[in-house]
Amino acid sequence: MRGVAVGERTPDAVVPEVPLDRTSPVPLYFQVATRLQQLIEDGGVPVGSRLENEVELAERLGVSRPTMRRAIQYLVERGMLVRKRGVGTQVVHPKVRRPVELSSLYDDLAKTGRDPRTEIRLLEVRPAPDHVAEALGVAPGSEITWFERLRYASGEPLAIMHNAVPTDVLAIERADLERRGLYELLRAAGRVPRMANQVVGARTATGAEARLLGEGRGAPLLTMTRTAWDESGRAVEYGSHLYRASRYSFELTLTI
Amino acid sequence: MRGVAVGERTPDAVVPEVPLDRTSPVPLYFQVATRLQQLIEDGGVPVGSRLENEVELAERLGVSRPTMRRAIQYLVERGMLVRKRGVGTQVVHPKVRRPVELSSLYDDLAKTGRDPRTEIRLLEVRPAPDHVAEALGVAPGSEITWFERLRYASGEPLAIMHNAVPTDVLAIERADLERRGLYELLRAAGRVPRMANQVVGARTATGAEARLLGEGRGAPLLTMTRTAWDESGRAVEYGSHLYRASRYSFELTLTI
DNA sequence: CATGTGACTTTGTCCTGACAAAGTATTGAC
DNA sequence: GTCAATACTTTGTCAGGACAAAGTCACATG
Repeated sequence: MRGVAVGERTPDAVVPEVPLDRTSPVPLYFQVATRLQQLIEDGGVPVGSRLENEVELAERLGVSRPTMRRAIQYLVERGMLVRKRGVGTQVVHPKVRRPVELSSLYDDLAKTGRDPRTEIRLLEVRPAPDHVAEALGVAPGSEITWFERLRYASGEPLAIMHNAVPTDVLAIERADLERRGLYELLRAAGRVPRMANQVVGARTATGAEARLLGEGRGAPLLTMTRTAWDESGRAVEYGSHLYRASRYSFELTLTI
Repeated sequence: MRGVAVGERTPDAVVPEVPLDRTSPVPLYFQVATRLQQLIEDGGVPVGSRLENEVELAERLGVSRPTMRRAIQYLVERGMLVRKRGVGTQVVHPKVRRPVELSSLYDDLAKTGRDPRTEIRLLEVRPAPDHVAEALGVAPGSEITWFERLRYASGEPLAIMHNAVPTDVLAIERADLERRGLYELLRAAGRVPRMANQVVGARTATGAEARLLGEGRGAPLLTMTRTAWDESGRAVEYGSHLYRASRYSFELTLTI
């Protein structure tokens, strides 16, 4: 027979105590959140189960209620937990559903082991054309680096990419661009893209485009134009890209 | 000559006092955030300006520092403000860049005054095909409502839409679907979509599709398949849609 | 048996107070 | 003048307490 504490609903899952390091520079709420996330991903706290109430949880883990709330909130925002007033906190997903990654094609391909390769067909410093200047929010005629790349994956052509980067944001070197993706270069320079506006459409390929991509004339292409900003709100990149629809599609997870 | 208070950096923008209603059910932090957002959008607090420090701001608006912080944090998450420890809080965007709206095509068209109309070409209750069951995360053969719609905007055909909704999530009536968008129906039933996974691609139209959409054979089409979940993590909708690329593109704003 | 009323649980909001960490500006030594 | 040490400003983290609001459940009442 198992004793049941009076005056409290029994939770489905008990979170084991968490070793906290108060001397660490990592904030307490983050230590708690990370540990909780691990437990959920490893199945220690099963999907669908209800957690203890936050007051008790805070007490047992040895943190204040605001800190415990902040840790839980963090996982709620990432889609792992759901809370309801008067009810409790429940696990709804074993894994984090990321809102959308702001990553470059190169990173994505490299991560999935598809051996990205880049052919730089053009690279020049020039005044920004009007539509580019407008997209970047800079004065017309401002100096930008303009380049065109042909991106291969697994040895096959995949995309034609046109980009503009303001010269005062980053000086682009041909050699760097051949080895690494644009976003990696931006990140390395401390101009981390944080926000982006994308328009995704489709059209059929012209003869020249089809030839470059190894498709037939009139083949369907995915088009994507994007402006990206860093955390201080400064535009760091404008891109206008063409993808072979037969070999590429965009996947995105989004939350309200 | 203008006096400068000693012991504090002068801000670029002064937030006027905000009328607060402490009897309202609307939380204080939200009242403050909403008002601040208005001020930024209307230009009362210019883009690029630095706000007063949060301690002073809280004092002057008559709320506690945590409440003020929460209001500011809300706008930081929406991409309007940027904060740096030791520096301050700065306005970076005049308008809210919503992460991405989780709205239906119908809502979007109605909002922009493009007179959406829907022709229901099929509606039946049937067991879920395997790929649909998998996308929804339900048992194969579970009962769903399956329907095909042709969507018009401004009198022109725009999209062919196929959808599946589990019958225990919502009973779909033909009449409702003709007058209102699917997402509006879901919301009205309390099954608010909160998270979605979308895959966007492109292909050329078959003869039948081209005929329905008023395009030529081989015209480029945007394809989109989506699964949407409500806040409790339950799948509420699966959709597989075809858009005329000549008349439609996806725009999305995303943050890391 | 249905039903609504009230006790109770649980999360949401709000407050005060304190110290730490990161940046900026000033000052002083060389 | 240059550079390092120092003072100061500003946001970040953490604690503890109090009350409100929403949901659940048992129980009394019709």
